[in-house]
Amino acid sequence: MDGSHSQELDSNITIQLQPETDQPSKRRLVKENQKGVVTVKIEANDHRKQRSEGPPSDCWSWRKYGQKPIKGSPFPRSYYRCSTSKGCPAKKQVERCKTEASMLIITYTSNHNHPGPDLHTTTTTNLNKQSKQPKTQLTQDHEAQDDQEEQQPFMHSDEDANEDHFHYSQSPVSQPQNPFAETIEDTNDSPPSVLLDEEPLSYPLPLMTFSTIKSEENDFYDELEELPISSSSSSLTSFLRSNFFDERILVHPSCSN
DNA sequence: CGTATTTGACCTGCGC
DNA sequence: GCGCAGGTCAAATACG
Repeated sequence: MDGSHSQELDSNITIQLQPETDQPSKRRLVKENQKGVVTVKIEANDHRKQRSEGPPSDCWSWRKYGQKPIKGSPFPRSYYRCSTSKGCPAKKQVERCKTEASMLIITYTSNHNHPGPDLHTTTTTNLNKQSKQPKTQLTQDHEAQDDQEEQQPFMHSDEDANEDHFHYSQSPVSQPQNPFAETIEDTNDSPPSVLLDEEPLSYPLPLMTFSTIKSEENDFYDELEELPISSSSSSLTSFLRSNFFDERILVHPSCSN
């Protein structure tokens, strides 16, 4: 890892944070300074890969409000809005890497203007359970981040890790605000106090060990073909909660298309 | 009945 | 100024 922070969680999911500086000039994206790009590689054990890209949701609830085919990519991009709070400006775009079909690129925009759902509880609980996870593994090569700015905040996954088996280390995303945004904005080495303030574990994200690997059938990945987000979000959510991170999450240095 | 998802249309911004 | 692409909103449909 050099350049970035790649983290391997369990098996096949790679999460990569990107500062998004790469974006040439994407129309509106540019207007939003607060943007965090996370690349999630889902290499499921089998072909079932991700059926839905929405998997890695953070602890927030997202409502899909649009989907559009992207010019250079065979896969459409889905647009999600935070449904946890009505006025929450937080948004997220999920798309598949055109070069790596198994890679999901999640772009977070804006921060949440409300506290997380039950992350604390969940996280805490989970952490306690698996306290063994040194979430600290964040140890990646931070040098790179210096360059890029951020690396830490990542998605943690899951909106509800509280489920029975979701044990993973929390991630910055859980913060009340957009992890990415914070990072990107602050940039740097200094961990946003906010994060720590709210979730001391936010840092460990790299280690999101979803030990709960329980399932083998991630249906959710079944449909990844061209339609990333599949249809059933409700069901999806459930899946996410329980199996999404069954695989391994690694942070890749780059894959942004 | 309520909520979420899906799909199409419209608007905005950028590039040429 | 025109065209293209991306992003958002709104209406309809499906599911819980």
